[in-house]
Amino acid sequence: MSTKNKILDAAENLFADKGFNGTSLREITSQAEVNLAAVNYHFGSKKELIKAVMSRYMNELSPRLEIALTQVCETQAPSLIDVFSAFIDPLLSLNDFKNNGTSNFLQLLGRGYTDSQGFLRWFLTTQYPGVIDNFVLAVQKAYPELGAEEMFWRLHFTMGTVVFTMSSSDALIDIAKSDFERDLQISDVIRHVIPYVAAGVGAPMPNFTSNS
Amino acid sequence: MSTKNKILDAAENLFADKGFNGTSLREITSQAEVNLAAVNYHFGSKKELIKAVMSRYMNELSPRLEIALTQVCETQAPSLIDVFSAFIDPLLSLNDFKNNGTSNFLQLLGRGYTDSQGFLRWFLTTQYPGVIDNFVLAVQKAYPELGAEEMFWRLHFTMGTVVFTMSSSDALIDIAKSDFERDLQISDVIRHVIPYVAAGVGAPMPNFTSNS
DNA sequence: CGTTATTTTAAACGCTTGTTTAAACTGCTT
DNA sequence: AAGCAGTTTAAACAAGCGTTTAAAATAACG
Repeated sequence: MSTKNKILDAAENLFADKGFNGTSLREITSQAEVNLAAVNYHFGSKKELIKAVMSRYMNELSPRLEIALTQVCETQAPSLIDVFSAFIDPLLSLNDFKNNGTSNFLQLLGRGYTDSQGFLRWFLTTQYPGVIDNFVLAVQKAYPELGAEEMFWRLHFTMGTVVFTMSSSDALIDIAKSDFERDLQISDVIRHVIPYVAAGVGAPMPNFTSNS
Repeated sequence: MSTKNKILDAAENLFADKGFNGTSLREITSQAEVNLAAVNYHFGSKKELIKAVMSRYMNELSPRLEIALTQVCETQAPSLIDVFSAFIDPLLSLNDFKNNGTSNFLQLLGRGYTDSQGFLRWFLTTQYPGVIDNFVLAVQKAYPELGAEEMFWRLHFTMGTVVFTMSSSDALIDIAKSDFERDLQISDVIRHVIPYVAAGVGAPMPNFTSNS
């Protein structure tokens, strides 16, 4: 295994666990059993390392996601459950790509939205706009009555639900085990959240009389 | 204005903006125009300062919230919309208590769940269990068919939606302004999110055949 | 006024952070 | 075998962190 990959693997696990700000380069390099300076030699800076960790997953995920969402758009009358279910297989395929890949990626996504002043949000939305575009198209096909503005809000709410749930999924799985004696995986959490977000996005349009 | 309150006010704004880990005591004391050592003199440590900032709001909010939720429970057949709408007035009352109070508090809540290894989550759930208990009771009254386990998941999803939305509410309001020429307040965001979470919690029970 | 008690202050402490340096080592080609 | 690009290494750097100290300033009270 190359030094570069040893760093990426260690960084990924630690970032997912303790956040980007909460993980030092010394923790990463000692877990990866490489020299401290190796990070700056191979990646340039910590910020670039974060990008590299995320890119490794996004490059794997985004084409699969775009295909799955396009397929949903091509079906006759897709439901919102169909739209969100399109995420399941692409996300779970990250487990073949790497151990705990699905869980790690979703937790990293959650971290990226709250840690580090949102620079990762900018990075993802500008580097991988295709996923978002296809997703919006699929939702529009499933729920044409939803206006652009309401769509904007509900997609952000959905992002929040998923991202927050996943960034604390380890804790949730632990609680589910102790409170309900259930042995759950990340795939179970994904399947649980789908009816919730589908119902949220599909909520009837409220009528706001004014805006104050 | 006392030194203690100057510190609390400055800390609150900075914490809401940049997170707990992302804000240094030196930033706080220089914005509050007090000496660096004053934080440790008056609060003991940074961790205790974080607790003090949160307690100031929770002590204001939690009794109002418990009353509002109890009232919902006493009505004939409350809907989930009724349950979640019970949060509106108590939350908006924080604006009287302090400028940007509602927004700041909700953002702090969001930070608390992702920053600092979740110690704030522990602090809130152990110090203010009454709010959670009353909330669960109200949801049970509005949706009795929801089992305890499904309730557990959906309340966490809801927490995620709210907490994430609010921790990035400034960004969302900015986008809404530039994309839709809307001048929104935090109260508008709250009113927007209620139909979403109500529909999510009220989603029909899915039938999971197995757990893998 | 004089004497406590409380608060504020500047300075330093020890530690961790990301990054850089220059020397040592590696494997490959000529 | 010599030279060279690529890589690894130990050491140090400057900067920032939360916290502590002891002296100075202020307030409170008999």
